Amino acid sequence: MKPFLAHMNPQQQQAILANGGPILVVAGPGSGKTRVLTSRIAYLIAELGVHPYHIMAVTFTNKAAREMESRLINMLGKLPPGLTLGTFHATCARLLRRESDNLPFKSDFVIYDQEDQIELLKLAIGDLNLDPKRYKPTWAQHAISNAKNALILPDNYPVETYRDEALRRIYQRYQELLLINNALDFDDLILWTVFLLENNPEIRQRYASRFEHILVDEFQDTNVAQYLLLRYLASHHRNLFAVGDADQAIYRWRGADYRNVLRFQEDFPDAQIIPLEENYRSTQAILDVAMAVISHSPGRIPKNLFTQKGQGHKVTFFEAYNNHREVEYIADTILSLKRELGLQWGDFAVMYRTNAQSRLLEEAFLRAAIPYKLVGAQRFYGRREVKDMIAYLRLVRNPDDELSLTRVIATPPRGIGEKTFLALRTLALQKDLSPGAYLLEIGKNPNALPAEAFPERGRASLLTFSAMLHQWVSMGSSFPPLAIMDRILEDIGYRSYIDDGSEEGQDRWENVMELRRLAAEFPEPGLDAFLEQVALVSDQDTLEGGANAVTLLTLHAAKGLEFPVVFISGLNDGLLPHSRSFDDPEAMWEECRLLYVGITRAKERLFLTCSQNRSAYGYEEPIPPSRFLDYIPYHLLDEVQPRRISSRHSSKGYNLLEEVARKRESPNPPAERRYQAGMRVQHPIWGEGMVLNSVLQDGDEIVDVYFAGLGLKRLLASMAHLEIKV
DNA sequence: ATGGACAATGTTTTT
DNA sequence: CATTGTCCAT
Repeated sequence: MKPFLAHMNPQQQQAILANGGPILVVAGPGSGKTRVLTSRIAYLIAELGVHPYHIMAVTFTNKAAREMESRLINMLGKLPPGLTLGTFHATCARLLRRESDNLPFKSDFVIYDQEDQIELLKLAIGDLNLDPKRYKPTWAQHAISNAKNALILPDNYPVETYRDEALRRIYQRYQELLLINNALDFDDLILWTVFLLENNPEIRQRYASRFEHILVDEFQDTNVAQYLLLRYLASHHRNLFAVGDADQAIYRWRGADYRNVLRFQEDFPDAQIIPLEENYRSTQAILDVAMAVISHSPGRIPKNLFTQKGQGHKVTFFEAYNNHREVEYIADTILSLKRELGLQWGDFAVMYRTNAQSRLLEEAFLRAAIPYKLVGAQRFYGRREVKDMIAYLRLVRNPDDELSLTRVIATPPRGIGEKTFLALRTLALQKDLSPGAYLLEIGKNPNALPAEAFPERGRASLLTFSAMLHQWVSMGSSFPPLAIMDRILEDIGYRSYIDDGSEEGQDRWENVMELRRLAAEFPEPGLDAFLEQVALVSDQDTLEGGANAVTLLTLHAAKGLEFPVVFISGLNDGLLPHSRSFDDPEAMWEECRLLYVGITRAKERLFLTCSQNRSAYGYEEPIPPSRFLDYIPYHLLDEVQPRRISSRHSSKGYNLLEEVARKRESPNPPAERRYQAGMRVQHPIWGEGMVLNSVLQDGDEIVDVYFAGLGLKRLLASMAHLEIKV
């Protein structure tokens, strides 16, 4: 047997060996999709003799890309030279730099992250004399990002209200500012690539014929722009191999559109669909709970997940009096499980909906002396001191970057305030220069600064700064990033600026040193590679496994990971589902999928916890249990403390516990159908529908209901809270 | 130009 | 409650 087929089940083999053409691999959680993806690449290269140059594999995270890299090295002995393997954004950035002759920006553009975007938007809003309180930069950022993900430019931004028009102008001005700064934001990387391919048939043809095989990971997370990008790239050979799972689509709010899975099937009617249904991760008990939760999600393709790991331990449910008791329970349980089962700290993970929930857990863990690591809460690259240093390096690389310039000038304060800077800016614009370019000019030749234009103090500050800037820039292309960084650190006395002796100050300096270590990994002269890396790498990628500590992380951050023991905390209405999604059914189902993702991270043991009261913002308030708990049949759970009957359910005249109690008394309730074809029924979420069919099974009734606009749903009568309409 | 006092606000965040 | 941003006085 070929090495890349060893230990593969028939479905996996089918996917790996599939002939060309469009292929959609529907990969359930824990079904070995990364193995399939990498094995297929190995197969294409080693068996079919496809040159790696003709293969492109795209992922969403650097971590996923690196994971594939190392597996390929394992299988093939080395990374195939010429292979295109990377994130959407990194791949597009590379392509855009190569093709910048056909684009309105220079090949050495900088990449703005979300924080930079907000800063730039503040400028744009200011330029238009709009009230930043009415037009919040964060709002605008969201709207513009959505527009870009849907390939909408300012010119065709839909305007229905005055507000839309204002937003459209902000968007327009924002794009202008980006070009002036020779910068692209994250969304631009995809957007411009799509436009490049769309508008230049000959470039499109070049890439489309180059990439004989295109493989995509986490296909359900693609947005419209990314989907079109793939379609263009695959337009010649049509060998698009997409792996995804709509049940794990949790990034809708970021523009991801799992309906791309449907579009794919429309655009490629001959697409082969290969399901991967064997789960290698979780016990049956965990899988049962996962299936119970996700089966309520409307419009999904039913999957038949199974595992050979055996039944395993029942999923534990604990309802605490309040969230303090809840975290104590989690800490206590971790301690006793570790002792009883001989587990490592690293075997445990605690998940929650919002980062704010981690604080109480941290406190409880500190008290219990449990070592923990927090994923992603305060981003390394988002740290002020790190962003400061990156601004310096970016400025050296691209002096036109005014955003970085203003940041650099203000940190540390060097006597150049708003007034002085504005005067400088005006002078620069008169000379048709960016302020940064003008400062460089002055650095070379101090006489370029008109003596009469500034008061003595401001003038002196400007001269000092421009001289430093000039020095740094002249180092730019001939020294490695580390040398430039050290020089800057020394010139500006950065350590004494941020390290005030406090613990926080020391932390900050530590972070600067960490960045310095990263810079040291780029020994070549030129900042380009380092800055690109820094711009397109996130902290999720820096999450090192192995560290012997309990992992605390949001449900979002948990995707793609697995742990022997998982706690999902805060299963309360308002947290999960989050209150912000109450009025939007789509968002609501995304919350449900989020829970599903969390559940399916667990290998051996799963604990679901909630609390009856929650203190937040200073006050303790009652908080209802998550409505998703109703989706889990009682017999699948092991309750540590009997759950109190919540008024929410009984008020509806229907109660899960009563139902369960009734079932317990008579394991086989009267075999009688309540629903019949033709009946109209009311569902709490989907509204009114018509019963098409109903059958009895295991003492429960399985009802097929057609809902207008949603289609046919298969429901469990005991779970669905259906009301018969007369 | 800079720091201190007050008000506003409160999801998730692959790149 | 705790963090973040804005305004104002020095």
